[in-house]
Amino acid sequence: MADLEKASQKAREFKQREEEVLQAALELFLEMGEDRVTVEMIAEKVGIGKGTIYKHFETKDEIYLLLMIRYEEEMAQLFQRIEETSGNKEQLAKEFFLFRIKDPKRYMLFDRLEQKLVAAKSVPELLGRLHKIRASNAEKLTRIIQARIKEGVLEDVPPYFHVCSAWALAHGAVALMQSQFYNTVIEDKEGFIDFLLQTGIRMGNRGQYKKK
Amino acid sequence: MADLEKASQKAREFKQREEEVLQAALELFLEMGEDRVTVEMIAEKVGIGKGTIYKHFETKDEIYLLLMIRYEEEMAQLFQRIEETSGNKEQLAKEFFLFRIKDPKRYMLFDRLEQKLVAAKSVPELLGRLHKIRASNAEKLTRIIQARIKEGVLEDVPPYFHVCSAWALAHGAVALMQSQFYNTVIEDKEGFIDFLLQTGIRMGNRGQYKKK
Amino acid sequence: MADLEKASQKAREFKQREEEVLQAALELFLEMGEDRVTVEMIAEKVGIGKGTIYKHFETKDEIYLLLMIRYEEEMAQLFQRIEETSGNKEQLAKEFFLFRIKDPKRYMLFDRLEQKLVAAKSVPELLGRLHKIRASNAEKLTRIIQARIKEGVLEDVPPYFHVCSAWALAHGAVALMQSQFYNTVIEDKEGFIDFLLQTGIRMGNRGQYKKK
Amino acid sequence: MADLEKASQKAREFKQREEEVLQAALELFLEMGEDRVTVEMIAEKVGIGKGTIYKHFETKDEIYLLLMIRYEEEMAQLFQRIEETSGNKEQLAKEFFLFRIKDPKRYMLFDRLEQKLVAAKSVPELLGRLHKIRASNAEKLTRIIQARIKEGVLEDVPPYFHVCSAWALAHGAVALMQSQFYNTVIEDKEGFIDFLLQTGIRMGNRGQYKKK
DNA sequence: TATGAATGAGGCTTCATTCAT
DNA sequence: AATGAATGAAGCCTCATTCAT
Repeated sequence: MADLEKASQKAREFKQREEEVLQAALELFLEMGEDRVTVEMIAEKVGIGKGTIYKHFETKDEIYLLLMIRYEEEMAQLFQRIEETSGNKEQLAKEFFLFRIKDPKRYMLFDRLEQKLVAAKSVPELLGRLHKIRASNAEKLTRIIQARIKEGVLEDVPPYFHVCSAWALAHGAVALMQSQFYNTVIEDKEGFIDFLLQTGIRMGNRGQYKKK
Repeated sequence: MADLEKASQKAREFKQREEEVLQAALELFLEMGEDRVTVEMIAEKVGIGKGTIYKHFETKDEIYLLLMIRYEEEMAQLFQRIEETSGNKEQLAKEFFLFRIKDPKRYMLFDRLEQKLVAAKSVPELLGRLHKIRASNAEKLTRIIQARIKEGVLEDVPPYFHVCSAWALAHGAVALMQSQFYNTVIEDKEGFIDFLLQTGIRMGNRGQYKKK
Repeated sequence: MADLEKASQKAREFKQREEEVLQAALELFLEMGEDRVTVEMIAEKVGIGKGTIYKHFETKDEIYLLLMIRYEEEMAQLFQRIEETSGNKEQLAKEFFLFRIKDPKRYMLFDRLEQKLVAAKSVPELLGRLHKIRASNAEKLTRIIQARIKEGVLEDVPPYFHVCSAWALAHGAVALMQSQFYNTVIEDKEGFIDFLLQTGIRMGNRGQYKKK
Repeated sequence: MADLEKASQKAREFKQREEEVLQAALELFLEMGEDRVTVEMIAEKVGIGKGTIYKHFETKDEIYLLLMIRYEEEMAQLFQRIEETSGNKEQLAKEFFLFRIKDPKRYMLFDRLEQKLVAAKSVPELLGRLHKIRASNAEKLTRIIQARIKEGVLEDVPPYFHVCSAWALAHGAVALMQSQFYNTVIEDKEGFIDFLLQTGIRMGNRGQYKKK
């Protein structure tokens, strides 16, 4: 029936608009810094009214969080893929690093936003959802790593030791790449990234660590 | 002469008040997140009027930057000490890590603030001063590391490869320690820190890296 | 279509509100002196919120300037009318004086504001626009006066000599009429204005001036 | 006695300081516009403490007024001199014009200030004093002019007609000379001032005015 | 559903004036 | 008398959110 079709098309368009808003918001945040972006600017970029944004999202913070959740979900897909292809440890670490490093500004934006939202205790439900995805990701990682420990590739410490240290290095690498210092001083960027990658990949290999 | 004494005492008290303001501001920033702290709140915490703050600092951003500069200067002192005692590489890396890890919230606050201030192009003179200190710190580090490369302890890559990777790991470690994930999941924190420390210390040792 | 109508009505109402704001602002400025009028007071007088004012005008200075531009445009219309009716010199001078004298407070307000805004280098674009209108007005005047010089009615000096001296006398007349002295001392105001008008009208007639 | 001497020297120094403050204030007002000059800046320029200013003057407005009164007193001296030397009408008008034109910025500053202070009803006693001097000046002028009317040089209208129209032209001349228009457009400034002067001098001569 | 005008709490900053020393 | 640190009222402006159409 035509009415139903119309309705579903409208629904699709509505969903589509949501996508556009998120995309536009992200671009603006990256370009100008989230503090300088107003809801009005986002609306204008999408070409809709400010009020319409509030039909899709309850608050501006919700926009922040939905973007962050998407990022975390992309990462989930990455791990999914790796787990399914039973990727080895080298590949895992490498992919993880590359994912993080790929779009440093975006990662840092979300990192900043999380600090802000946690401090403000804003939108706790969505924050919870974000953390759940993250926990699930961590679990996946843990499983992969446990397998490698059993194989004797990795040092036999609690798996999250490996997870966390890799996370830390990747996180730091991102921040570094955004720093003025890095962009001014480092000439051989490709060489450095290779160095860092190897460091990250080898980090935690067996025989490198002695328990106190 | 009594007048001179009085005058210098007043000057000392004035300087002291500046200290109090910075301290109070730092505490509030850490506690509530810088965005939720108003100049008025800082004044109230110190027990002075709002206007008085502006006798000491031109803008709120200046308060931010002075705190950041202090942090960087503390780090400069650390390197100074190490360089003078011709500390070996192990000690250097360890101290560096410990310094960063010591007060993660503070470090992250400053990191966030820097992103914000750079984006806003606010107080450029003070930002310049901050970066100068940082550059000087990096130079000190580089010198120490060059010595270790000559001794054959460290992999023979450009010294800033070592500096940067250590910086990244430490930076990431700090962020990790502030994350909800870390605080929820990691049980054996001491053990983990030890693990991370060793990772960091060993990172870049000779024989671990193969140039492509 | 009904929607379009509605939209244009809204637009009209919005424009209307702008008018109200400017009118209210002008009245308050005249009544209390611009320095004692806050944006909040203007809003209150119109019966709207403070923030709404800022939907119409970027800054308080912009309100000042828009009022000033209106005044200048009224004067432009006056000259236009005179030029079109090929008014003689007497009429020109007379109308010019009367226009200035009509609302002395308003003229003086704008004069004061201009000094302030020029000193502060505020809203330069609008100031530029104001000056452009003024220049165009001066040109019109010059053209009229050149015609009178050719006819031999006016002394043959650069036309702007006439323009400027008339401007000066009118400007001074306005200030005078606002002065306490004038309002206390002068009894026969009508008589005086007539005297001044004749002075102004005759000023610059041929045969009155001898070049050094 | 030494004590008395010291005391009187102190008193003299105190008076001297007052002078310096007024001078410094005037310079700053002219240079930067009165709104941008703070009491602190004045104190600094004189090389004394801010509090000291308030030993000399009750409020900032008092400083304004004292400067204005001085100006008016200078004008009183001018008229005194002219009256004593039984100066003719030409000289009177000329001197009056030249006095006004001599330092246009200063005159306009005071004009602006008076508008402000009257609107704010600030320091009414001093304002009264200012107006008293001004009235006395006007009287002197009137006397001179009455004599000229009797001599048949000037049109026989109420003397203040002459006073006021001269005042108005001079006032306007000052404003003109400060205007952007004047400074941009007028090339032959000397010629114009001569023209204006002759206009002013001849203004009100007998035979130029016809009563309605 | 879409709109965008309206809102007003809230932040930063200024500066004349006071007052304890 | 001289000082200058301290004050706090007051002003401008921003922007997330609401709501009537």
